[in-house]
Amino acid sequence: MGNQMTEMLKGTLEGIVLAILARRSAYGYEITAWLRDRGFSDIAEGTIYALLVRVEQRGFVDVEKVPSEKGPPRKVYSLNAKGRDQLAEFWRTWSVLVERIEQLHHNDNQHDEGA
Amino acid sequence: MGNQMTEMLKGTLEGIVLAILARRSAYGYEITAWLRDRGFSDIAEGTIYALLVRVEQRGFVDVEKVPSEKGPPRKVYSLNAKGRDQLAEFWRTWSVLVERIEQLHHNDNQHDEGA
DNA sequence: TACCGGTAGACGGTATCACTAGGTACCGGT
DNA sequence: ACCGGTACCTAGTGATACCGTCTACCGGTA
Repeated sequence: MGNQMTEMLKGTLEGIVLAILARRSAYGYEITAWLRDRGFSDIAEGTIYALLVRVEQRGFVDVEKVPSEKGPPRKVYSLNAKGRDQLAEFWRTWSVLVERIEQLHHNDNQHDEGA
Repeated sequence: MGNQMTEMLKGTLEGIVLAILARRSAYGYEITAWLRDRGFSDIAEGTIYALLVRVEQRGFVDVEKVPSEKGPPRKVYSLNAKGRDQLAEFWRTWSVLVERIEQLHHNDNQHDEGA
């Protein structure tokens, strides 16, 4: 699979995960499964854990340890106020970027074959 | 200023520049000016030169040195066949990402965020 | 003359981020 | 006793954009 997608995920993956946590609290393994399910099949498991550590250290999420019937206890992450702020900021930046790039796309394929 | 945008540009800036070169050949300084004009004011000048070196080494562009009345000679970049291929690939990856993220956004919008 | 600002390109070092490739630990079924 | 699924964690790597700075040329101004 393209490392093109890999590079594009930089800066957006964090927002994606925050958006997931905005819907409901979740733990790492659950998030990776959810992403795989939703078509983000190329995202490595370790990446999510590293990302969760980052967002925790930045104070965007609250953490609760919940015992699991299978395996080690789950670390359940919940988006807090600061995280919701960050998510809003993410959507704002994302919108700006999409708008600008779509404009480029329109100007571009006026005389081009759309693959 | 958002380093959020900075991180998001990773992986997309190359496509943006290729899209610009798809419209017409250009040199580095011209591209930075064009970007500033189009709202990408947060992109550092040096970044574009480094990016142009990369895409040249990957064979996506052809280069021609053209003397300038002011300052050193311009390096005029033109998108070639391989570059057009890469650009098409970029648009494909971009579309997939936008689709997936927009879906997330729709599922997410419990709290309204005016654009 | 001497200096400044605009044009044009280049470089070195830094930070962030996602990936690879493992490892630890717990549990139930064969 | 072993294997596979669940669940988490880490170290090292590569790509990318950033910052500050430098070279070089030109015309206008003090």
